[in-house]
Amino acid sequence: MRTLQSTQPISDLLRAIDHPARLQILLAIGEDEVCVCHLEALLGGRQAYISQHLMAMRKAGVLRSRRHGRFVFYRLIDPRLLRLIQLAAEIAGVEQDPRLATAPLGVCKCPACQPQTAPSTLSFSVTPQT
Amino acid sequence: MRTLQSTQPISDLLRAIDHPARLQILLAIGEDEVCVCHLEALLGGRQAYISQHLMAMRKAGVLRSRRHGRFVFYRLIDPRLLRLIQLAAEIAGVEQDPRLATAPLGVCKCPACQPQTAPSTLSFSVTPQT
DNA sequence: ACAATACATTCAGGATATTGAATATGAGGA
DNA sequence: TCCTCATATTCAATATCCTGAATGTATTGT
Repeated sequence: MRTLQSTQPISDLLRAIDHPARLQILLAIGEDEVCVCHLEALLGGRQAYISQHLMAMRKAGVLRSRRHGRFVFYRLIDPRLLRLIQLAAEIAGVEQDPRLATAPLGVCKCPACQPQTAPSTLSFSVTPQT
Repeated sequence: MRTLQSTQPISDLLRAIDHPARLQILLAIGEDEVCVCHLEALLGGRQAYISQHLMAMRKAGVLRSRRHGRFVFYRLIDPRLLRLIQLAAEIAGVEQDPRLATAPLGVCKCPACQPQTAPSTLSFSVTPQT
């Protein structure tokens, strides 16, 4: 099959996220930076299962992770992915707002979830990068 | 894994199109209605191979087909798919214009490709549907 | 140092997807 | 009707992905 243009990178990107669990994870992360315990509490999956999907998306260049003490926080490398998922949802006829899936604070015990540590937004006080 | 919202239809849509050959096909079709011989001539794959991908995307509700004589023409059910692919290309760092992949006329012998039958646009004269 | 917590990794099986080969179908022309 | 062209479908082998189980690693608290 002749290659008219490189659809391979597009395919790689879509394949990295086209799993239902991965879409859930991406929507749960949203524009924020959330820890794995959040995703566990929110999605209810086993830890290793979520971690495997996180690892796959990290390797694919979709997510990046940052360690803060015992917790590891994930965020989207390119938040336009949310627009892509939203558009795919519209085309697929899913009318729900993807942001319904974002994690509320307080579902786990990480510093970002403690109300006194997280005033109003997710700009919780993190120690400066070492 | 708890299901916060139905990511399954989104996953189904993405999986139907996330193959490199299928992306090529979708980009080659574009906003037009093209016959299989076009895709064969343009992509250079074996006929059965292309037909299999067409069939898969038809079953997934991505493409619809229309027979005209000996030729079968395909078009996208939802042209927003092109926007989705374009967005995915941008996120993946592919800068090419997807429309570069659209089929020029004259690559095959279908009525849509004959200049005298196809004046300027793709609105070639088709016999009214029976 | 030891235990506990939070997360990562490896491995293996089963499930699913890809793709070539062969063949079938449907339409038009001689 | 028979042949050819254009496309569809089935089948099987291979490859890839998914997912659970088990275990490993990094960090904090005592």
